[in-house]
Amino acid sequence: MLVRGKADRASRPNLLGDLDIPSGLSASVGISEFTYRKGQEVYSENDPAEYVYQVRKGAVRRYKLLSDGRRQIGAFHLSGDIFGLENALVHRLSAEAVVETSVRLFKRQSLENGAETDANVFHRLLSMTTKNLRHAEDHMLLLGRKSSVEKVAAFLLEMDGRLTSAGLLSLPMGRRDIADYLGLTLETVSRAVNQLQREAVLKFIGKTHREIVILDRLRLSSFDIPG
Amino acid sequence: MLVRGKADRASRPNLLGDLDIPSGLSASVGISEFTYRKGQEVYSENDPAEYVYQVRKGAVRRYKLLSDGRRQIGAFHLSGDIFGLENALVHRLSAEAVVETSVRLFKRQSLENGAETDANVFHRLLSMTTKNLRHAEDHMLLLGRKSSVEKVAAFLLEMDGRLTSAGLLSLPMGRRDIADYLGLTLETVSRAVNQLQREAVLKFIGKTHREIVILDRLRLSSFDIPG
DNA sequence: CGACGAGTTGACTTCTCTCAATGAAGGTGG
DNA sequence: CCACCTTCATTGAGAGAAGTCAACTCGTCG
Repeated sequence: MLVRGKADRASRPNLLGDLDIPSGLSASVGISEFTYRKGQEVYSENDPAEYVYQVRKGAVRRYKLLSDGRRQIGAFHLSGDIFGLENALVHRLSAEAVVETSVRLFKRQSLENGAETDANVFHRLLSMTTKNLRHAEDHMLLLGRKSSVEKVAAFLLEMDGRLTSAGLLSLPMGRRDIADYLGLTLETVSRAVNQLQREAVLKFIGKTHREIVILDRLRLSSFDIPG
Repeated sequence: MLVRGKADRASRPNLLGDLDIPSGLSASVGISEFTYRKGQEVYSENDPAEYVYQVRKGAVRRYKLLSDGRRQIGAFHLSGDIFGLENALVHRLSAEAVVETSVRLFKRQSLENGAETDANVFHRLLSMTTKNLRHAEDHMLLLGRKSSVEKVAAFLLEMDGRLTSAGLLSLPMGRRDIADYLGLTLETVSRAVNQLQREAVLKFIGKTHREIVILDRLRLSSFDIPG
């Protein structure tokens, strides 16, 4: 299962509040760092939820599997994002590095202790959980009711909003991951992306077709039907 | 989550904790009751989230709409369930009564005040939000990766676990609602349910085909592929 | 009684999946 | 640097699951 860096050396509470990263969460104590190779497992569903993670660099996919191997990715976590916070004893989804990824990690326990005594800490726990819930609610609408092109358009716009590197979308994940996030097959994702490219809504930059420039954001938004 | 026995009986704020209903939440102050007629709106997406609700009798659907009318129901709320808790200023989904439904309602504000001072109240807010998140995570897997029969089987088992009236499933919602919950059409739901009936997995009792007895729970579970 | 809403069923369409072939990119080891 | 291998993306052809459209039945309720 999981190998890990050096982890925790908790000494006092002082949790959550000394990071410069938006919605940052940290402990000035009890932190350690770790780097996962591409494809490496961070934790598996039902593993004890011992740590909470913050992505420093790279990307993580969190997913559930059916017993016959079908996979649903519930979320991608990019630089700055926190994941693995379950408010429970075990993880409900598995997590893997999409590319080489380094994370900060710290003990869940120290967070919970902090929450008991510090309303501020508790407020952040609630706020992060609520953010995940909101994302899940939006994603249910996408999964249940959108067409393949609408799904892909929504995905590109979501990533465009999160991977802000000045006009260039540089996707860390491949077609398979996108498909499992959107409830499609990789072929259908490929066809949808290439359809958008043929229609001059976007264009590819690199040769891997993971670097994308959005040419017509308005038209792309028109595929991402508003609620 | 948290088991609740009789829980604390905090003397003052006395929020959350004097109900005998599982996952009960109440305020001894600021409570009132209301009854909605079948189909009546409780609140709409983006309405200010002024109240939190607990179903006393009946059923509520919470959903999102696309601009062209496609609907995704995110959850049904049955007797005892709490809904409308957003940890935000506005509701992210709309809510309507599925059948005639009475609810307890109380001001969100009083909850938030309680949370600031009472760690116990805060803990329950977090716990309820986490419960909703877990449901949404499971539902994403269903929406994105399950076949129509698997979806219907999972739905029946979910309802069977929640509407415990001794062997008889008495569904408050119609085929259209079920379809919009499962990301299907009502015809596909009808075909799946009737397929299960033909295969002697379940049988209909009333004439409306909303009362169902599960004859072969094991076989029904086999359609609801495990994670 | 009659209108309406809900559920079922059939025929047909369509969207997405499946299977398969091909090509490009990147890594490895000689 | 090159040959080879693996992985990833694209594309086409055909199959299949679910959607659409429509007809019909059966309760319910005014």
